[in-house]
Amino acid sequence: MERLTIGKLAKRAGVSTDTVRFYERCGLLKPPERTASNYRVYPEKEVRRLQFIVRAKNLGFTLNEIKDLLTLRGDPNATKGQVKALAEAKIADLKARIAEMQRILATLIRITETCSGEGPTDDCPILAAMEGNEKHPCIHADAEESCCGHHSSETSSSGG
Amino acid sequence: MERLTIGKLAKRAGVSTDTVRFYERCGLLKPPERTASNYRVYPEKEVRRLQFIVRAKNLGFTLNEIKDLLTLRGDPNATKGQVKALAEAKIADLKARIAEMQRILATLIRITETCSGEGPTDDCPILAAMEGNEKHPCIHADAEESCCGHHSSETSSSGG
DNA sequence: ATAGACATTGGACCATGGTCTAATGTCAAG
DNA sequence: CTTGACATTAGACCATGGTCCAATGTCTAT
Repeated sequence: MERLTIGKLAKRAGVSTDTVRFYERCGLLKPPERTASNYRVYPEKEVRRLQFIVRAKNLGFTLNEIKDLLTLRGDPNATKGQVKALAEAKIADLKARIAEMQRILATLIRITETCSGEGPTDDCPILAAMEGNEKHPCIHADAEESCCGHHSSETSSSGG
Repeated sequence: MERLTIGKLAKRAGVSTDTVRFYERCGLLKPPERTASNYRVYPEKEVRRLQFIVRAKNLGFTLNEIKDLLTLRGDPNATKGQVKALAEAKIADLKARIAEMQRILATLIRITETCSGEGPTDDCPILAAMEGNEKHPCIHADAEESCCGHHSSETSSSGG
């Protein structure tokens, strides 16, 4: 089995050596064997593990969540149901965050559209909206609770 | 003109006194006058400024962006065009982030749907996708550049 | 042997937006 | 005068995901 230095491993997965060491500190990569001169040596298969981490990250998982995925990945008693549950939780999380951002975006667009963009700021409707002179309360802090009713209802998980 | 202690000011805007001091350190709130005993005293109008900050934050602006907004708000020579430009930049920012999250969500849903959720993880398609055994390359790092072509490239829907 | 590329460590630092603590001082009520 | 609620400060700490640095050691090629 071919063995890799940290630099080779990092390059294969498209990350920096600092990141590899960081992932090791975080417990995402197990401390590898060392040469007599204390260099880390990785088996070829660690490339796949590191790629797994990179791709899970690209799918929106946090490093902590990836740690859980890696556990399931390495556990022969783990079930697809457990993996799917994590994926579905992340899907719900993404949906909720998208919905929230869409709500914010819609409010901001609505406010911005009312601004002519010409003249001094003393009667700027955008600034006025932020100061609380606005008709629609979506801008206020409690908007997450109940406001205008135009954010999709079913996504209620406030994951994190 | 009524004058407020930091506690009263904070309460009016629904933030903590720590947050008020933090905003002062960040330059969002100007250092206020002090009493003989070194207590901060705020004029009533600072409530509006603090509310402005809170509401701009609720609209997705960062503290640095809010600093710019506050500058325009206080500058008699500033124009609505400048304010609108900041708002439109934030709108573009939100749209881009939403589109990116939607792309990730779509990929994750597609992958997750292929998983039966039953049995051991050794042939789990979700894990396989993260390890790179996937047909669709959207999961990979360079997916932002060009991939599959199934994310609405520039006109990201803001309706949900 | 020596240069240059690679490796090691611990720790500082970046941005974001705060939160919390400790030690101390002040103010109003009883 | 004491108690309790409020205020002050500097600085540590939280989570997230790294990045950079210095001082030092090792490996490889010439």
